[in-house]
Amino acid sequence: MPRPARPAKRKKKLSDRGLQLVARRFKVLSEPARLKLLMALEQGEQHVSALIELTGLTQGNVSKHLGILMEAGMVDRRKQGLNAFYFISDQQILDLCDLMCAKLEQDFSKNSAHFR
Amino acid sequence: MPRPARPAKRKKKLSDRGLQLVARRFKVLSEPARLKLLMALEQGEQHVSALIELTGLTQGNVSKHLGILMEAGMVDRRKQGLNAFYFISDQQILDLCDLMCAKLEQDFSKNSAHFR
DNA sequence: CCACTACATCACGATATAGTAATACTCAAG
DNA sequence: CTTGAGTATTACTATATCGTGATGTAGTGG
Repeated sequence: MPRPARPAKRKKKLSDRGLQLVARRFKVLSEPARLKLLMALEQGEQHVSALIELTGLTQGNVSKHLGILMEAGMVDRRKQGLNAFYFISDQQILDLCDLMCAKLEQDFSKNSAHFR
Repeated sequence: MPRPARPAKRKKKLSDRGLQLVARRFKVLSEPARLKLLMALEQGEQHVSALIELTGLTQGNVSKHLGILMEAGMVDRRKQGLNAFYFISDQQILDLCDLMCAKLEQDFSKNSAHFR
């Protein structure tokens, strides 16, 4: 669809509904437990039991957070027998985390004991 | 379908404390009101009264959210007489929002394809 | 000094979400 | 069919935070 000729200097404005959707996505990433799960999945799919061990979270908690991540479209799963293998379905999520990490490192460059 | 692990590009690991800090930053961006404020500031500094009008939020609410944004280092302010002019102090924040918006649009078009 | 404006902060009720423990579901083996 | 393992879901409590209204504070003009 052709756009009307305009300076096009400013970026597209988001409606309130759009803002709400964006906020919701950020919210999904605003929990350490979910970030932990995403990081555990960063190197490939894992089944739930493995995630429980990798993260140290309880079973119910892991399941709940995986559900939230899945509803947000950030991870997906495949079932195989008794196991459920989860994997990151949207690699852009990792880019977001990287950007945020980069900013953090920048801010805490002197106090970088939290990074390795 | 599961995807293969990433090309082993990310070697940096976050400690629990680091995760907590990243999560906190995402949380700051997880409120529509704050995103609204950031968008209003995208075009340049604004004083509080202008932000109140631009966003439609109440005065106390605007002040509180600006405080949160400032504590997160995303905005800063300069005082001039009775007015307080706020401005975005970290342009990377806008990149984050853009990335998230891009993902939203992407998901939206993907989903709408399922609606025949 | 007084009053007014612009903004910040406090106190509070309402809502949302994390974590936990218990329970329910599902599949595979025997 | 029964059992048990692996996950999902539910019910619940505790905590956090939003939005609001009231109050506090700092500049400015009369």
